[in-house]
Amino acid sequence: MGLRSVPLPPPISKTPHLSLLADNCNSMRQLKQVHAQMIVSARILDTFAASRLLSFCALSEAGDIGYAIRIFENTQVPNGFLWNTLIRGHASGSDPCEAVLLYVKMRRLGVVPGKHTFPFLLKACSRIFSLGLCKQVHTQVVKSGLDLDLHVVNGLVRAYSVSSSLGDARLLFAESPDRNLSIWTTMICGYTQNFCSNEALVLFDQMVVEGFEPNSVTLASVLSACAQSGCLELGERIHAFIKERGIEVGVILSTALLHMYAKNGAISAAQDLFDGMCEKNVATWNAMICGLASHGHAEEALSLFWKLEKEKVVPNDITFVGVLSACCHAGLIDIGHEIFLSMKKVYGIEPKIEHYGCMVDLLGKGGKLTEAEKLIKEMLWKPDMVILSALLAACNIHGNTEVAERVVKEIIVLEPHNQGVYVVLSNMYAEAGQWEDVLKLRKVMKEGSIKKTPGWSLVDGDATVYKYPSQETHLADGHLEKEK
DNA sequence: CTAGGGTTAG
Repeated sequence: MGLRSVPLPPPISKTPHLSLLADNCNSMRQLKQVHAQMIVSARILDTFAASRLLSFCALSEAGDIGYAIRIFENTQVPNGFLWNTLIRGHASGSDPCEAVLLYVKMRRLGVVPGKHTFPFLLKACSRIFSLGLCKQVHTQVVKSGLDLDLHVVNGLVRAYSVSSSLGDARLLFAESPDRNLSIWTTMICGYTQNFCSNEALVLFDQMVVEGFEPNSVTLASVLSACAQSGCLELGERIHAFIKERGIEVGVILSTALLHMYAKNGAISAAQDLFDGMCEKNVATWNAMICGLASHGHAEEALSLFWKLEKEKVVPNDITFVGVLSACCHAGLIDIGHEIFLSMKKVYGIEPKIEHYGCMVDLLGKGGKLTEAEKLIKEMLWKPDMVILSALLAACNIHGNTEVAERVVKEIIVLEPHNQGVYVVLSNMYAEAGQWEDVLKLRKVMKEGSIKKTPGWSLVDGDATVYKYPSQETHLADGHLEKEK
């Protein structure tokens, strides 16, 4: 016994696949050991060996992009593969702009981009949302003569789509000589994500006519379009198709199905799916909570939220849109307010304008109009029409003309031709018996840029006929006489 | 010698 029974590691020189050891690493700790051995054995000078190390650091979940950069910088003459891998790592990392900078650097050094370079670079573009950048990269693609490569075209279609340039995306799609399922899916998804669900569905129809069989990725996107445009029937047909073909339903596809049912008001179908799902993510919970909230099941939406907390699922900003709107529906002012405050305090989520919108609606409906106003002032953004309209509606319910005046002024700044709000205010004055204000407002309206717009009319000199949107105003003849 | 695409919640 003794030292002899301890298996010795093979001598480094006799390790034939040292470089491949990097591919089997599970942690940076292991990788650094392989790296050390490579340095000792001088294998690190071999670009292929270095590439295996770099791939792990730049691409793996357990990797470290900073370490990847250091390996890269220590490589004498990085080849195309190393450049591409580092660009790829940055493209899906926290700062996709770095991928673009790296590409620029690569070109300056005279390295020619290959067919693997652009898909990664375009992935970065699709996370940067700059149409200008897309166009520049597109130019580079054409110059490189890679504009027929399907991976590259797919990347371009995707990048243009997310840069809200569906026209450019569609053009490339149309010109693509032989389209594959991925490109069809990218284009359909582009329409869906830009809220053009009809175009998405028409395209899907064409795809099927041309003989392509959709897979789970395509179907998830199509179901999202069904949810947007209220196509319950098509959604159900797709569900049947999935069962018939035995397509595997992972968490994404089943969430898409659930969402389609929930959005279309088929709450029990959605609930059944939800209960039967073995794997759920935040999107799944969100789809269910928001579906319940928007179809009058506020209490159930809330109890689902408490359950989510218990299951240690981490809610995100979308979860809170659903929960807060549930509180709004149910008139749960205090609970809603508490949840709103917990967003930042407990979950570290900065409320967005939608959340403030829910809160203004909630406080307003509860008659806490000054608090609602105060909340708007605390926001980082200028209030939009959604928020101001909610507040004005709340003022109307509670007959608060003082706050309403301020709101109307803000709305007129945003929408100078929105005369309808004057009518609302005028009605409120009349309801409150503030006849002098009614007359003052009439003057403002006459002097202002009154345009006849559909839905309401003001006949000059005759203020008795206001209709907006369909309700007779409270301006009775009696008050008009005061003007004389 | 190595590698790549498209998907869910608002």
